[in-house]
Amino acid sequence: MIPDRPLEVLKAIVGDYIASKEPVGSKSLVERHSFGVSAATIRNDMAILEEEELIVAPHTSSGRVPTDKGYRMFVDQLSEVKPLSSAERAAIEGFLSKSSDLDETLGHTARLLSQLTNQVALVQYPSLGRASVRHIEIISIDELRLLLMLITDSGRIQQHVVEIPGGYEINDVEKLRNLLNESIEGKPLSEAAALIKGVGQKATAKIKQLSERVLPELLLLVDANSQEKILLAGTSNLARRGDDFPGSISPVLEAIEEQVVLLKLISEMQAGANAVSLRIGRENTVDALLSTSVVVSGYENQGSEIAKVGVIGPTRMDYSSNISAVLAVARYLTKSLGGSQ
Amino acid sequence: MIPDRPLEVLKAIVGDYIASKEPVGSKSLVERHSFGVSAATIRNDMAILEEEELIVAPHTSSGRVPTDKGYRMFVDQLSEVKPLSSAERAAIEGFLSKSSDLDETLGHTARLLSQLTNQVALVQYPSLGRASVRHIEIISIDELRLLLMLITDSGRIQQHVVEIPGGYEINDVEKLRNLLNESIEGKPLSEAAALIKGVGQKATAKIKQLSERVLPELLLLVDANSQEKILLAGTSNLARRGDDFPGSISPVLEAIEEQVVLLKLISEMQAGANAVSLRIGRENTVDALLSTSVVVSGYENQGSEIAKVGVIGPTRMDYSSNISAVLAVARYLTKSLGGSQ
DNA sequence: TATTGGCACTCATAACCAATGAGTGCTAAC
DNA sequence: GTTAGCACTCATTGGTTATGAGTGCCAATA
Repeated sequence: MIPDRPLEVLKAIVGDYIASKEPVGSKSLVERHSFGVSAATIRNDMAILEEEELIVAPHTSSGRVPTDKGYRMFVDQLSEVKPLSSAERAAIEGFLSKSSDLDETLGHTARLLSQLTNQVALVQYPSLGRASVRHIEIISIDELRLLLMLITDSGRIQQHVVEIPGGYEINDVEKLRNLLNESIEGKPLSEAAALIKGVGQKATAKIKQLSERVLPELLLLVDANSQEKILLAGTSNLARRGDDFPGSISPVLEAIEEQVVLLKLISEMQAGANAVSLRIGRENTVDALLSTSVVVSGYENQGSEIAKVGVIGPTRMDYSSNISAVLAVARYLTKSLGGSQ
Repeated sequence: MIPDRPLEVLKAIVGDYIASKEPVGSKSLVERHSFGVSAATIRNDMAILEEEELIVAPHTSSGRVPTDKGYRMFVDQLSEVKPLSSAERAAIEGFLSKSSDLDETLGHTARLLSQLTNQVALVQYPSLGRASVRHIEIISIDELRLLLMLITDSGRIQQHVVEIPGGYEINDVEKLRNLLNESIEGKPLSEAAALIKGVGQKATAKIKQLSERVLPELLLLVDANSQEKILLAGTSNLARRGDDFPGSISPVLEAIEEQVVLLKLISEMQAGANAVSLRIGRENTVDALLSTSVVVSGYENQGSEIAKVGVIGPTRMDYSSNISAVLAVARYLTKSLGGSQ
């Protein structure tokens, strides 16, 4: 077990390093903090920390820098949660109370979080999970085209324009819509595909032609709905922190623009509502993100489904602030989406 | 008037500089191109070009670099349009033939264009312009909430969830919807606001309460629809070209993430379908974009409205390729959206 | 008149060197 | 367990010096 003072030293090192960007040495450490011991003693403590691989010296003889393991220790055991300033609270409340549509709300959230943390913010759309179909709508656009809509009870709305080469009769459309809603409304998305095919069987000759055009597109919609989706905001914040990355930022930017990569990453992170999950540096399975940290929390939509919201930035980030910002935003998001809690 | 050979020299300088990133000198110029004259002669030509401010020497005695004016001369008079490779053509056709919904199409277009050019791609949503209301839909989501939809004939679909605190009767909703569509369907968006207010007057006592909740939200939708919107893709391409920017890229990234700035910029650029408009370096009115060039072309939606599509990158970009890529994508976009031509 | 070879000159870049100093590890004393 | 002292390391800084690509200009040439 590591004794107390060395841990305090680690905490100080992390704090100073985040603030100054410079490797921190024993002397400047005793100057800025009042440990009540001399620099030499601190050096001994630092030797212990180095032994434990919590810090490293970038060059044989210069100050120390926290390792990923060091950051991990810091967030897990040493950092206290920094309460948000009242201005920040106000910003969150003000921002999120405005919107009511899911798209809007999530968009606002992403931008808000990126401004709050000065990092890149990410917001995952509620996944289908236990979502079910609330309503299917078919709207006439013009003589040859229909607008197909699929609304889930998670509030997600998916639409697609489908062309009916030979035109259609409005009565048939109505019939088809009723048929669809009768058998699918309220059913879980996971069963929707089968049910849609069922409607195809039942379709009378009259609406056969129409349904043959519409149903496949509807299946695509269901499919698209089950696809995960992530919203990003504040990409330029990453560029501003460019020097925090070893080579160049561009691979990092590429990685986070690649939805699939990000989705995989956050899907591995377990985070319920009111809880936060971190990946620090090499803990990330994605190569390009080795020098970034990801902070996510879960939010609830309609009291059931959980999706994630968080930030991504250099390992050398202000964990306390970011964690509390992510937590707070997730909490407000849950509230504004009518989740439990 | 500038004689011919110097112009050829300018062309060579632009070409070499784009390829090598290095200021280009008289000697390497005669080595790589066959002008049939000596380096000294080229130097004389370069003196003329410098006189005309088409090129500058970054340092008293090193190779020359094209000025913004030089690039302008290059694209206006010297560069021939580079035809797309068949692979690129195939990519465009394949990509765009897949989608049919406006959102999807534009999203694909942006990603496609950014991959084709290795620059940041931007796609402007068709503005309202002469757009008119195709349909207004009100859909019941649950006991307390309605989904409001506004569909314009530009294919743009706007939706918003509105809460009805006291609940509603489905009949009233139907009545209101019919009332709205009767008076507004087919009318230009610019008149929609007035017409909606008119419906508010006509509303019978029965649906008064409902319409008082719904109509204001509908007005907001009309308003939001008239708001311009831009889609971006491939932001990381800018980061990869980081060294092409004097200070840091981050102000550039910030500027292009700021929709308002971009909108203002491209609104100043006149570009019909089949035509391209460029802003090179200082020609941009935005400070942060002084060292970037913007290439846009117009595309037509439904044969009438025009919006813009293009790329933005460092002034040191491959203008020929980018111009032809933008033109081609704009053309296919027009085609796939059922524009004229 | 346009072109060319020649030449002195400029200046960014790289290479090398010494000085500086923050920081270390170790040891012996407290 | 703590501390002072000391020798040592090594990144950073600044200065000096080549190196060389590139220039402008001029007198000679075609």
